[in-house]
Amino acid sequence: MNSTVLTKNLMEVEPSMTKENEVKVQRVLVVDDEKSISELITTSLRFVGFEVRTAATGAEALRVAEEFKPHALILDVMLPDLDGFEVCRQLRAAGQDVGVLFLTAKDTTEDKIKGLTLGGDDYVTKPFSLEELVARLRALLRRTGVVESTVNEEIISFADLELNEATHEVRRAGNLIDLSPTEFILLRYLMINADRVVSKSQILDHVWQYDFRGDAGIVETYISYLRKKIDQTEPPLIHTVRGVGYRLRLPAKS
Amino acid sequence: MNSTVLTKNLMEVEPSMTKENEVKVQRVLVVDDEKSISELITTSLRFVGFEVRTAATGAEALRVAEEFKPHALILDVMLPDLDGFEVCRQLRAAGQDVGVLFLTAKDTTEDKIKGLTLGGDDYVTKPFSLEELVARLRALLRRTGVVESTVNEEIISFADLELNEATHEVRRAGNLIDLSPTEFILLRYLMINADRVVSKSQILDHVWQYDFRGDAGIVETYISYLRKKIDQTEPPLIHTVRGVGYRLRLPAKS
DNA sequence: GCCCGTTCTCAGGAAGTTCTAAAGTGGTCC
DNA sequence: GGACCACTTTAGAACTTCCTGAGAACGGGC
Repeated sequence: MNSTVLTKNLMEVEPSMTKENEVKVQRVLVVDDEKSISELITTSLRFVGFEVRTAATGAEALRVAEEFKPHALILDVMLPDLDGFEVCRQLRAAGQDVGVLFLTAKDTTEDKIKGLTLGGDDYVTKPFSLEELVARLRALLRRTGVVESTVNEEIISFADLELNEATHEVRRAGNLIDLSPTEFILLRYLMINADRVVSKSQILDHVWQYDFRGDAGIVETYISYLRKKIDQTEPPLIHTVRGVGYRLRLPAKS
Repeated sequence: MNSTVLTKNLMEVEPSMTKENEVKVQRVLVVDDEKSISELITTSLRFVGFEVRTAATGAEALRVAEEFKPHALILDVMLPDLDGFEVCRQLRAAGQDVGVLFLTAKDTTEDKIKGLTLGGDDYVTKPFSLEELVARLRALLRRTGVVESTVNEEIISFADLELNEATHEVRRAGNLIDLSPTEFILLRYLMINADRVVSKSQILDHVWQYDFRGDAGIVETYISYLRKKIDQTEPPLIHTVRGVGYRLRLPAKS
């Protein structure tokens, strides 16, 4: 995986309703010993408006958490010293009221992972896509209610398009539209970035899992799928910006 | 009951009307010497809106109870010092009007428990599922009438489905349906989360006992059982959201 | 101890999804 | 106007996810 390229692309984008309605900045502590992963996450989260610190070990995580007082942790289960669960336990024992999003390898059978969706915590398996990670993180913060802000809505809408995270329903002009998981994440990404151009590589970096090894042609294919499903109704909302990327927008108001 | 799409809170989880209509927060004291168990219960109960304290011994329980004045106790029968029944007796003697939900190993002699659970108390055997525990706790609070609130309904309904917690009866379009215990808990979980997508791992975490070691495939099997029993009648209510989970919903409302 | 309902595993097949590759379309620039 | 290039669309192979039936394992009640 090429984290330099990824990072560069990440920097260029994401609307991140940061400036306008930043009532409270949400603090997130990212704990992972793989540097490329923690950098990937960090850049991405910073960009969408979180305040981020990192730690590479369990001990460091505890130290940083105490002083940083994060609203949420993104915590790899496999750490060189303590494991993620232990870190979590000690934090809670220390009275830190914090939501935790665990990162875990796909084939981990850890029974401890079961039971995680109980306390409002959640987990994401590696490899993940950034959109997935951020969506889960937001859902977690919404749930644990640490910060309520206008940013965290369950329904995203643009023009007569509506995307509901809780029910996974998508509607165009009121009509239900059935999307596959990837189509759903792609559409959400476009909607979050409504009105700005996003390049194919940005889309690839956010919507696809970070270990995807194919080329950006796949994005074209999925854009085509999406258009067939949501852009049959006039006016079309997905627009190609030749040589640059794609943009969700209403017909040119002149 | 469509409190769903509009409640922009709490994704993926128990409705647990905490913030808005918190008339009274119900206080629960959890007494168990196994730390993992008491943590499991604590996070879970806090999450659905209870105020929770813990104690690891009978003596500590008595001390905390006096000051905390809980509405209910969740009390392990096996404690290092006094046993659960003794704790209960002393509390009552001290005039504390409190409902008790005993936790007990499966093989504990039943008669002993039965004799002691007369006053509206109840017991749950270890291992339990969290849905089971919470449901019993709510029923107990309802019965002992310590807190009256709109939260504790005895009948949950969705569309022409009706589930009665008190009688354990389930009806679809008025027809009585016979469900096994697991099917019942699963259906209740789906109904509580009506209209939102719940993932298989969430279902597993909530509906199955905490020591279940199999994989999420079992959920598919039970969904299949449920469909056979309740979804023969048109229209189907249980819907699969491929790659995400399941959702209870009425046919496409536009 | 035997029966029965219940729980759980597993495996085959159906259905849906992802991705590649290649042919088709249309814009742009000389 | 023709060549090139970026994008669009389609087809289908490989894969994943889900559904369901069969049966083993378990446990409580008689």
